[in-house]
Amino acid sequence: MGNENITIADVAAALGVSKTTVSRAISGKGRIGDATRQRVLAYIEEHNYRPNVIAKGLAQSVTFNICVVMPDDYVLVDLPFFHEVIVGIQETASENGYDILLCVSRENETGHLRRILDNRKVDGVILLRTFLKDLHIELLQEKKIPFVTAGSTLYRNTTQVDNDHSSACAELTLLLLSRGFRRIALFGGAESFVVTQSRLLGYHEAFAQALIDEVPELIFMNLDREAADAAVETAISRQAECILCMDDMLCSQVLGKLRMLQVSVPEEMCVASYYNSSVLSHNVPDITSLSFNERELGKEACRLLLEQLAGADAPKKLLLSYQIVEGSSTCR
Amino acid sequence: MGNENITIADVAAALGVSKTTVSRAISGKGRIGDATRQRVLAYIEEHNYRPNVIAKGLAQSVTFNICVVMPDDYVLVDLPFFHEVIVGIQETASENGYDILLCVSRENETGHLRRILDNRKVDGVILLRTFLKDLHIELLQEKKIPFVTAGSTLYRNTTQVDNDHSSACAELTLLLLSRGFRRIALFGGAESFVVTQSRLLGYHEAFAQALIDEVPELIFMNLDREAADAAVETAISRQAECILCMDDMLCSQVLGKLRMLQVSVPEEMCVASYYNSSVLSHNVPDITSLSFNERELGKEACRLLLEQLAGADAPKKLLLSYQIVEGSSTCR
DNA sequence: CTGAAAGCGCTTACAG
DNA sequence: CTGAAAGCGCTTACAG
Repeated sequence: MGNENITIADVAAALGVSKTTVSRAISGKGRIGDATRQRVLAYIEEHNYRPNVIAKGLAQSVTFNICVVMPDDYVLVDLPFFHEVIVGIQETASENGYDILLCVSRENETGHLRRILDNRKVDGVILLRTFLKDLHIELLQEKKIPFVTAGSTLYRNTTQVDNDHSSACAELTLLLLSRGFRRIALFGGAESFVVTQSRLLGYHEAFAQALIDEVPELIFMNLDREAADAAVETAISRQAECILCMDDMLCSQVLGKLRMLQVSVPEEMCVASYYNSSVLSHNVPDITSLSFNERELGKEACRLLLEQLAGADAPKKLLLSYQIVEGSSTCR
Repeated sequence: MGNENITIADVAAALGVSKTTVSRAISGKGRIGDATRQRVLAYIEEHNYRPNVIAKGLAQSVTFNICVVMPDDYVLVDLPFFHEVIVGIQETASENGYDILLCVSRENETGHLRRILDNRKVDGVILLRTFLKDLHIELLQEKKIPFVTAGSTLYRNTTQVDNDHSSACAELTLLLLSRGFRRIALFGGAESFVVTQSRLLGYHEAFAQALIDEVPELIFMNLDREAADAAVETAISRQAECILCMDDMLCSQVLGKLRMLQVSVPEEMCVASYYNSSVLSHNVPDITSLSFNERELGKEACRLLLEQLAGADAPKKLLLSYQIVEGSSTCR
C-alpha cells in the first residue's frame, strides 16, 4: 500500500515525535510512555512501515545473516541430509529475524568463506561438514567468529550438534543380538571419518554389553563400491546371517549385489542399516535401520549459534536422539 | 595482521587526505590524481584495509546479495540439479562481489521470500523452480524486483535460462530413428510441467522431421512409480524395441523393472533417457542419454540477473546447449 | 584534482 | 518519559 519506502524519520515527522522515540517504540528498548508507544505502533502498522534491516545492522554492527557452509564436492547420498539440515536452520533462523547466506565450498578451500567474513556479511557460521584437519574451523577460530558444527569434530572449544550415532548403533546392534543373530557382518566406510568411528564404537559396545563375542572375520571396513560387492560374497561364504551396513550408500550397494546373486532378503540373508535416508525409503522389503531427525539437527545448530551471538556460554556438544525402525529385512 | 577494523577514515587520516579521496581511489569513480591513487592503494594493501560492504550498501542502496529460491519439497532426483545450479550461481556471483542469500520454500508459499524482500536484504532473485501459476513470480513482478528463472516459464516479461530440452530431445530421438528403431516407447512424467511439454514437443518434431509415423500406443504419459512398472510390461507386450524415458527417475525405475523381469539391456530391450543425472552415472550398461551443463545454467542465470541490476535491457530467454551421449544401452 | 558536508536509515549515550 | 546530536562506514553532489 502506498509508498514502500517510509522511514523512521517519516513516522517521527507524521507523529510529531522524535526519531529516538519511534526507534524505542519499535525496539522496546529504553523508557517510553505507554500511550506514545501505542500511537507509534498503530501508525507503523497502518502505514506498513518496514525497518531497514541493513541500516539497523550498520548502527548495531550486526548483519542478521548466518553463513551456512555446505560442500561442493559431495556424495549424492548425502545431499538430502544437507538439504534437510538447511531447512531446519532456516526455520529457526527466520523465526529470529535471521537469514541464511550460503557458502558452497570444497574440502578445506577457505577462500570463499574468508571473503564473506572479510566483508562482514554474517554474524556467525554453521559448518555442515567437518574434517579431522579442518581449515574452515581454524579460520573461524583465528578470526574469533562464532560458529557451530553440524556433525562432530575433535577440535577443542567448539560448539557442535550431532546425531547420537554411537548410542543408536549400539541399540540397533543389541536389537539384532536379542533377536538371536550371532554372525552379524559389519560393512563400514572410511575409517578416517569421525562418524565411522562413532558407529564402530556402538557396534563394539553392543557386543560387550551383551557379553557376546564379536566375529572379527565378519567385520569389513573402508569399503568402496567394488570392495563392498566382494565383501558380500565373502560374508556369504563365511555364513553371515545378517549384513549390517554403516550407511545407505553401502546398503543399497549390498542390496543390489544380493539381488544380482539371487540371494533373497530376508529369507537367505538379513540386512540392516545404521542410517535411513530417502534412498532406501521405498525399498522392498523395508530395511531395519536407524531414523534421525535431520531437520531438528539444523534447528538445534541454529539455536546454539543464536545463543552464542546473544552472548556465548561455554561451548557445548549436543547429541540428538534417534529411533530404531524395525523392518521385515531382519525377520526370520 | 593488526587491527582488522580499519576504516576509510583511518586511511584518510594516516595519509592526510580526505575520506572522499580514499573512497575515489578505491572505487575508481570520479577524478583523482594518479599519484594520490597509488598512494592510497598502496597503504590499503599494506594495512589490509577491507571496505565495509554493509556501509557501502547503505550509502548506495544495494546489498550485494542475490536471493536464490530453492524448493523445500523436492524429488530426490532433482536435488543434484539444484545443487549444481547453485554452485554455478555462486561462481559468477562471487566473481562480481555478490553473495547468495538462500530462501527455501514450498510450492507457492511466498512468506519467506516476502520477508526477505521487505527487509531489503537482496538486490535480485533467482528462482530455481517455476510453476504454471507461480506466486513467487507474481510477487516479484508486483514489487518490481529484478529476477531470473532457472527453467522456463510462460509468464510474460520474464528473463529465463533453460536447457534446450526440445531441441535436445528431438536430436536424441532422431538418432534413435537413424539407428533403425521404429517402435520407440516414450515414458513421460506429469504433463502439467512445462519441461514435459518441451520434451514431448521434441519427440514429435523428430518423427515429423524424419517423415516417420509415431506409434501412439507406445506413448505413456503421466507415469508415477507404479504406472511405470505396468507400462514396461505393456510396452514389451506391444513389441517396443526401445524405451525412451523423459527423466532419470523414470529411467532407473524402468531399469529396475526390466531387471526384475529378467529382460536384458540392450539385447532384449534398448533404453535411453532424455536426461542424465548422477543417478544413472554408474549404470551398466551405460545409458544413451542427454547431457546438460547445470553449472553453466547457474552461471548464466546469475549473469543475466547482474545485467539486469546494472540497468536492465529487455527481458530475454536464453537456451543452453547440450550433448548427446550414446551408450551401449541402445546397441543392437 | 581535492575536500567539506550532507546523506543512506537506523541506534544510543547523554541531557533534560 | 522524550529529544538533540553524534555515530555506524561508506558515497556523492557541490564547490573550489
